[in-house]
Amino acid sequence: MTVRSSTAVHALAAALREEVLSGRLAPGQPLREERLAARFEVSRHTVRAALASLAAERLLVAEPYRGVRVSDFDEVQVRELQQLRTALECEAARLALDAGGLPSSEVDRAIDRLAEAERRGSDWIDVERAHAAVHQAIVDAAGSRRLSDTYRTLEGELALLLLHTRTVFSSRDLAEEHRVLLREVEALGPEAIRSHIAESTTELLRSRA
Amino acid sequence: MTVRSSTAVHALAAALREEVLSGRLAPGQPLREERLAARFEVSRHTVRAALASLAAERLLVAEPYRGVRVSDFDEVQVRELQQLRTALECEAARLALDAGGLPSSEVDRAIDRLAEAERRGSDWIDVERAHAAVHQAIVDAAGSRRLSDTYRTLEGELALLLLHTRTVFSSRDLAEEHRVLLREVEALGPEAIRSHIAESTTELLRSRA
DNA sequence: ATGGGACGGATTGTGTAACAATCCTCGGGT
DNA sequence: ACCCGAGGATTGTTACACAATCCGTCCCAT
Repeated sequence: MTVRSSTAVHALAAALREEVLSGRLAPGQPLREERLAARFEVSRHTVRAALASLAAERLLVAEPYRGVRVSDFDEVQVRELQQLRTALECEAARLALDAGGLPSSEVDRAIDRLAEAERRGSDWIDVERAHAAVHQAIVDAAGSRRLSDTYRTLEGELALLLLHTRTVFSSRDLAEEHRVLLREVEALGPEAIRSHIAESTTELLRSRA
Repeated sequence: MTVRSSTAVHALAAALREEVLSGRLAPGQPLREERLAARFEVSRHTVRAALASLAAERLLVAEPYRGVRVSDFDEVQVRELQQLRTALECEAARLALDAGGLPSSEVDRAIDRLAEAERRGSDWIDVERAHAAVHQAIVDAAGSRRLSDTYRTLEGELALLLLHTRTVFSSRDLAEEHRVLLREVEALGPEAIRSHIAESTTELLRSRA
């Protein structure tokens, strides 16, 4: 499944994004330009452009003259990332509710897929992907392209974070949890999402070295 | 006041950002790589890197093989930008309130500066800058670097938008309005911000071609 | 006149090679 | 043990070249 793209930079960025989000690279690990240029058979300029775009997504961090590395997250950064997610998802839920788009939306379907992923005991990485899709679906229900795009990159960051956090949400019924969450949002308003994310934040922080 | 910076790309990006936010360039106007390279005496690669970073901030839009132009905003984009602002600022206000940081914060000082800018009948662009600083101060009160950074780039976008919108918030007492807003937030909660921004959205959209 | 194409200049995308600037490591000297 | 300098490794930047794409224009056939 080669990534077709209009430009080499875009294609390389996509390939590197996939690689980073596959977990094959440890947080803090440097990405060397020459090596990547040789491996993907592109010029260093192309590599640099792709790396810069991934750094803009915060999957990588770049320091002048010191190269780019896979992002690592300390506790403060995790908290602030979750605060951002909360901001966007709550607002999105509110907009979706106002437009009456939450009930009949894709969210239920996403939750069903999450349930199936859990039932067939998939790779926890697949379960997590389905979990992320549920939250993305909630945001998408707001009908704002901008909110969706912004939230998607946050989910990417979160995925990277989870990749390198041992045993996070195992031994739970995520699907049922989110069905409840959805009902609460419909009944009590978007604030239900705040506590949902806050819970995941404390769990996330607990299960870290 | 030359911009000193560790790298040429960073310096050029800063210079171009200032230029875009000065209003000297019309929305939709293309930025040609050769011209910029010649004018700033840097290579085209450096120009491209700087343009890419401004595009990531959404001050410019880039299309493959078609160049980058100064961003223009249609009604939908304005709405969605304001939705994002609402999300961040409401969440920030909530966090600031929880931490008790809103009352004794820098926000009052920012409002004072806004009052002074209005009193001495400054350039409306200066007034708007002071106005933006008030909202930034509210977000900063949350104490989240990430929220502040993200909000700052949104304010940049908004500044560009306002630059090319005639006569927006003139003939009003913005400072007093925001003192009231602050009291409402403290008394009634962060939701007061939502209506504040919503109001500005409708005004903004009304005063556009 | 009018709706395609075909042509050609302008602009962007990418590569190669080189060098400057900075970082980093590893010794040697005190 | 600590400072420091030398040298290699890596990034930042440049110049030049060429391919890929876009865009306006002109010509032609209907």
